[in-house]
Amino acid sequence: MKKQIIAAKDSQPRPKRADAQRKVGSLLKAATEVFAESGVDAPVREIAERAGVGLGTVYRHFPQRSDLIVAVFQSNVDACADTAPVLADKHPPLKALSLWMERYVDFIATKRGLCKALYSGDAAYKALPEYFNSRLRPALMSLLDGAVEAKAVRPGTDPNDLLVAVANLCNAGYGRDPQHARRMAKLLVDGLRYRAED
Amino acid sequence: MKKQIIAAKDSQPRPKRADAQRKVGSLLKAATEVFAESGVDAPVREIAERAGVGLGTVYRHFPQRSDLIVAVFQSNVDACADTAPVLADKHPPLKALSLWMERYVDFIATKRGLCKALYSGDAAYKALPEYFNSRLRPALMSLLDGAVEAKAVRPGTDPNDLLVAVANLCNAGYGRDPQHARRMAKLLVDGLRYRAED
DNA sequence: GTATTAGCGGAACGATGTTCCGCTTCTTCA
DNA sequence: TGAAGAAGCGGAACATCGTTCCGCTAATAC
Repeated sequence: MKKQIIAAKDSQPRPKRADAQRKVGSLLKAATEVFAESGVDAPVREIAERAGVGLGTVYRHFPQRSDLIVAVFQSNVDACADTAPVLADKHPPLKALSLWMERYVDFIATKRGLCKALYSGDAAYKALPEYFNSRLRPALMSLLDGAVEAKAVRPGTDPNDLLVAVANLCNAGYGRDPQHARRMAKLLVDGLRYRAED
Repeated sequence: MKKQIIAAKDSQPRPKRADAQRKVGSLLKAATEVFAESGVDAPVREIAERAGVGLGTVYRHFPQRSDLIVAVFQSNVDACADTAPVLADKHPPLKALSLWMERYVDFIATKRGLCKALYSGDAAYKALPEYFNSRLRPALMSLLDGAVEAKAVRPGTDPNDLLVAVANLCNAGYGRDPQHARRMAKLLVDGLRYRAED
């Protein structure tokens, strides 16, 4: 017991129970879907129901509504960023870059309602843009580097420029053709191929 | 009666009852104060209470919460714009311009929470920026023209530039020194005096 | 002065975020 | 394996909003 007390000082709080981890998983999944369909203003109850979980469970894991939003955003950013190395392994550099851009477009498409929250000035969301950059920038950077090295794409492109540009493309045309952003993103990548050999 | 029917076709619905006009007045005043203190998310009940008015009365005059917000914004813009000719009458051109900028800074200061609403994409607020420009631009323009004519200020300044610049100054430093924006605005006006004679 | 009705106040409704607590079920340890 | 012990669960209950409704009040017209 003394051991426990001493150990407790710097040990993690304790691993979560297995079922709890599962519930958090379904919550994030359900919330991602609901936010994509109805925006971030969707009621917590709807998310709980879709996840097959009680309201109390939601608030146990995410004490505030905004905590859930933040967690969903981060987990989606992670999922998108983690795709990069996988694609890089399975495809030649240019193809990998192109496929990842599609993946990124899809990610942005599910985040429509979020800009509102981001611009709300709410302190809960202060860290999100930074997180977005810290994860997605390196992911895209590595794909760009690979493609440049393979002489498939011109050098000197700032990954942030691309990320921002595509995000703007997605948000510009509102209720329009959902394929529009995909085509425009592809056009950007094609643009990168110009003067690839210089 | 025939007369009435014919007249009804193009006559106004009918003048509002005197007490109703009074209530609308106190509602706008109360809402202006509450919005300035607590932001546009303040509950309708709080505004009704401060105005000494029932909830039903609020909704009779402003069927939706957003209607009240729009009305407050417009009436405040009007009040600010209407100050310009008054100041121009009572003071020399440069002094009038300077005083009006102070007035404008105070107006912006009470509108903190509103940017959130403006950027929310809610259709109810679509017309507000246009209204802002249509009233404030000419007001400032006339003051600028007066000062230019008196050789107190350099010519060629776009009133919109000034309006936007000051608005940004006010919103930049958040919980900071409330006098900061005033000082910066004064600095801008002083800047206008440079090369006034050219 | 009386009739008409615009306008008033606030109770009531429905939706939503959040809290609370008795019950369930996972984990641990003998 | 089985029985504490506690982490975790579910959903009723509460508080707060926006909004609706309706019986009553009082301003207006004649």
